[in-house]
Order: sequence, then structure tokens, then C-alpha cells
Amino acid sequence: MKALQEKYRTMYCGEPRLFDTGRDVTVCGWVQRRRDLGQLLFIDLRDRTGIVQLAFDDNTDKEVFSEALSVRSEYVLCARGVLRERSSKNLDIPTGEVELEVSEMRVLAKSETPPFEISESSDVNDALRLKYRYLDLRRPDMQRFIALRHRAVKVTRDYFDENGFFEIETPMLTKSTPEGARDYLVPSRVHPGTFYALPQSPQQYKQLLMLAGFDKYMQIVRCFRDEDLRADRQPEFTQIDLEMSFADVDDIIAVNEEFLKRLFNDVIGVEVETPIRRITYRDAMDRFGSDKPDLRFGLELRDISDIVGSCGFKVFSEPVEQGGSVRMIYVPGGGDMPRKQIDSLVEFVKTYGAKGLAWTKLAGDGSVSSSFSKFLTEEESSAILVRAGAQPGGLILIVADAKDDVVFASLGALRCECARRLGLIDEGLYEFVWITEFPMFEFSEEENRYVAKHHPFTAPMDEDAGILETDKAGCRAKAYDIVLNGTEIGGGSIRINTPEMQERMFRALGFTDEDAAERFGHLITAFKYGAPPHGGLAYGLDRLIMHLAGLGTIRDVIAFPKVQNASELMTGCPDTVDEAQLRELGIRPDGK
RNA sequence: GGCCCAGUAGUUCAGUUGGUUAGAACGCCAGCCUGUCACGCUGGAGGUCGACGGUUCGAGCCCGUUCUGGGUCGCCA
Repeated sequence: MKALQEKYRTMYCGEPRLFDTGRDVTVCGWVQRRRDLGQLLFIDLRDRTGIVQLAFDDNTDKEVFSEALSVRSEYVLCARGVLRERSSKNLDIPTGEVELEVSEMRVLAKSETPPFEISESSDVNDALRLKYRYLDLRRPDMQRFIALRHRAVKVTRDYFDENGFFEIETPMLTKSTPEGARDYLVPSRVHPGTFYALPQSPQQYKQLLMLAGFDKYMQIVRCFRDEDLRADRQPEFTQIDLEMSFADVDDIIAVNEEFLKRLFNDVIGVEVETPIRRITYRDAMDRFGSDKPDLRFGLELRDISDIVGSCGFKVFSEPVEQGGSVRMIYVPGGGDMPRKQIDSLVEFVKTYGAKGLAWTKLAGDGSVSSSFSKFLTEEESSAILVRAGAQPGGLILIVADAKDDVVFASLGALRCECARRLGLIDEGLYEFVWITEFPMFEFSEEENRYVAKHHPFTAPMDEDAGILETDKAGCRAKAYDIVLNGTEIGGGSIRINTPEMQERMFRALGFTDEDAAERFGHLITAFKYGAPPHGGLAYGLDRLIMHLAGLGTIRDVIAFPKVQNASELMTGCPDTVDEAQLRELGIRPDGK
């Protein structure tokens, strides 16, 4: 082996170009591939910037050549030599016009044959990827996603800094306030039998920072929720958390529209049109059956309760009589769907609690078939067709239920499903929308009481402040979500800033004064000392990055994600601990 | 907690109606090869068909249980 070069690296693998020809450079990286032609040998060397070809000739330098012969996939190399123009070029890669004629090479580390190929296209079982996440992360696409995440975070910090926001850290060990998601608990050694909670969000701290006079706050902060996972939900996730003083809804929205414009432009070159459209929660439910509507396609819901509310078909009329509704979506181009597919749509809506799905198919040849028209009068049937604006080739899908929630949930999901199946979604679109005027409360069947839909510090809309106690179902909040392509990417509210309103809110939620004092006493006290009007917003950073990267799951934009059962396959956590550790924490080991 | 999907070589997959010795590609190992770049050619190794139990003369295939991973409903102030 030849003497070490003075520096590990003078150039990244992805950097060399034709005009670098003649330069004496050193590159470091992993062996992507070795091509052995007998007396000639090529190695593709990879680092985070790309790939460069190393060339070895048995007739030029036998020592280096034999060293290169021993090299295998994923060996870590340091190679020095002169860049030269290739005699046959590879225009598929940026460095493909040059190659490094290696004069010195060092194997910095050997590697076993990896359990899967490190390449962009490799389609490997998720469990295997996650067990060897450090190898998975070597793949160029994963490197791009993580780098994109870095750029997005950088743009975020720059933007909010330029707009007067201070980045302030808040505690990770906090007080559990069991309202909402389950907390991750951390036992205290010093106070046996007591627990910290990991924050579900820095909500209370950031409000206290406003009270403390910091005026504008932001933090890129890890949050924890002990709930079941989804493609876009991890038990620990990152928020871009914001709070502003002396701000109302329009002020918060204005700052954030500029942020989104900047973020999407700087990171992926997408122009976000502002102002972003706003839809009230009520309208969003009525039109899309969802408070996070995907606006890349139509298929809006229509209420037909007035047409069928007193018809002879009990499946339709009874839900209306019981306070529910009958609604439909009309799917142009769905009329040619085979019966089997429609049956699968029926099954689909059942997962959302719908008892069934009524349909009418208008085939391209003008013939009509329907699962329910024989139960309706001519007038009722044709009124439905007219309201749908039905044309030959169309499909009408109807859900009736005594609970509007079920109708909305099933039709809301169905319109997305139909759009997917019929290819109505333009993947290149970024359709943002603010959902505003969220309800203050929602009824919890489980607890048999109204609970805060957002959180108990949310201010009611000015015009609804009077009905906080008297009309919980109708009371609206100064709460808003920002939605992108059917995903909630952020949400926030204007907060209550007087002790009087905060106490009214706690009482409206059914807390006794003692309850409120026990759980939120620090906040109640603080608000007696001059809280500015304030409000804020928190983005799910992982979801934002997911959209920026054009992915359908947040796991690919998180370096070390957890799997569906909330464990981590690489380290194997969560895991048991020594009894001694438990004893010290005042926790009895299992079964004792 | 419920429902759906997947699990066969290191990887990605195929595997007929239940029937002899379970295949392919890539990867791996060895040999050959002076311009490859998904190099090529020749040969070779490599399998508890996720696990357990059952049906059967006979199970990768059928049945049950279970494990692992994914999606989803509930849940996510």
C-alpha cells in the first residue's frame, strides 16, 4: 500500500467535470460497483453527491490494480489520482465525461455483502430496510429526501428569523394534562411515583412566552403522542411551532401564506398562489365531507335529503326523519364501472360506518341501472338525476345515515377513492386551502360530554362568544387548519387571553374549578398578569417534507422512523430494563 | 381493539387441480476477458417455502392458530 495522502478528500465524488481534467484529486466513498475486464478494472465510487468512476490498468500499476481487485461492494475507499477525459463517455451521469486514473488507493473499511442492493431503484421489504436503516439511508433517493428536509428546515428558520421570530426551546419533561392524545410518561427518580410527560406540543409554554413578552416565537420541536401509527403519523414527530402576539386570524394567515410561498419556491421551485383560498369548516363538510379536503378534483357532495326525505324507501327516509341526511356524489366517467368494482365501493364505505351504498349507473349507451330506483317514484328519481347533472357515462353514489358524521366520513373518503380509481388526480398540483371557523366543541360518545375540538385555550369567534355555554354544537372557534392535497399539514388558533374567558371555557368543558386549578392552575394564574392577545399555528414538519418530496408516507423523510407497532427495528426499542433500574424509579417489575 | 393485504434462495418474484429432486432474474463465489459503465462469457454455491398444529397415502399449495411487515377504521385536546 502506498503512503497516505495528506488529506482524506479534496473533491466529492459527484463533482468532477470535463474542465477538471488534469487535476490531481483525492476522493472518498463507498464502492457502488466494480467492473472487472481482465487487465482493466473500473470502480464506481459513491458519496452523498454522486458517483465517479475510478479506472485501474494492470499494465500501468500492478500494485494498485491488485488492491483494486480485492475490493467489493460497499467497501470504503480513499483514492487519489489524476482526472482524465474518458475515451468512452457515459452521459447518463454528471461526472461521466471524466474518470480518476488511480495512482494511490486505500481501503479504509471493508464491508460484508449488504443484505440488499444500495440503489435508487431497489424495492425491498420495509422491515429489512428498517433493520439496516443505515444502509437504506445510503440509497440516493433517501439521501435526497434527507437533504431536502435539511433545506426546508433551513428556509423555515431563515424565514421566521427575517420576520422577527425568536427560536426558543421549551421543556421535553413536562406536566401530563390528560386531555386529548395519550402521553408518553417518564418516571421521576427523585419523586418516586410521579411522572413527567413528553410534550404532545409546546402549547402552554409558547403561550406563556407570549405572556412573557417575546412577541413572536418559533421552534422546530419534537412532539410525542402515544397513539396508533399511520402512513402519515409517527409517535414522535416534528412540528414547526409558531406563536404571535397582538395578532388575529388574518395576521397569522398572512405570515404563513408568505412562509409557504417561500418554502415551496425555495425548496422545490413551486409557486404557491396567494391568497390561499379559505373554506369554512361547515362548507368543507357539506361540499367535501371532510375538514381536510383534497381540492385537486371535484366530485363534490350534494344533499338530496329534501328529495327523498319523505319517500317510500325507508333506507332513505328514516335517516332523514332521525336527524341525519341523504347525500350523493356524482362521478362523471364512472358509469362504465363494472358491477364488481361498484360492489367493492359498497364494501369501502362500510369501513366508515355506512350501512350501504346506493347507486345509479348511466351507461354510455343511455341505459340506466340503479340499486334503488324501483323504490322511488319517477319524479323522485328524475329529481336526483337533475340535481346530479347526470349525463350518460356517469355514476351516482348515495349514502344515507341518521348520523351526518357517517355520511360525511364515507362520502368524503369515497370521493377520494373514486378520484384515485378513475385517475382524476393531477399529481403535479399543490392545492392549498385554509379551513376556518372550526367548531369549538365536539361531542365525545366515549365520555358522553362535549370536549374541545382543538384545545381548551382556543378563543371562540367574537360573534359566538355569547353562546359558549348555551349552544355548544353551534359555537365556532377562531381555529384554522392549513390543508394541502387532502392532508392536514398544520393547524392553529387564536387563544383565549383573559382569565374570565378561560374560566368560562373550562366550565363549559365541564371541569370543576378544582379540576381546572389542578391541571391548568399555572396558566390561570399567569393570565391574571396581562396576557396579550395572541395566537399561532403548528405545522407537521414531516408531512410538509413528505409533500415537498412527493411521497405518500412520512417514514421516508425521517432518518430513523418507527414501525406500525411503534417499535424501532434497528435498535429493538422499546425494550425491558433491569429490575434495579425499575426499583430506583419506584416502579414494581411486571407481575409483582 | 376491529378489518384488509403480504411473507418461497442474500434480494425481487414465479410456482398449474395437493403428486418425482421447489424455479427465474439480480446478487454472491471461482475462472476467462484492455474501455466497461445494469460490462460480457463459462461454471458453482445458496431453501426449516415465517412458525406451530391439523386434514391427507402425500402439503409451498387446503384448514386452524400464531409471528412479522404494510394499509386502514377506531384513536390522534
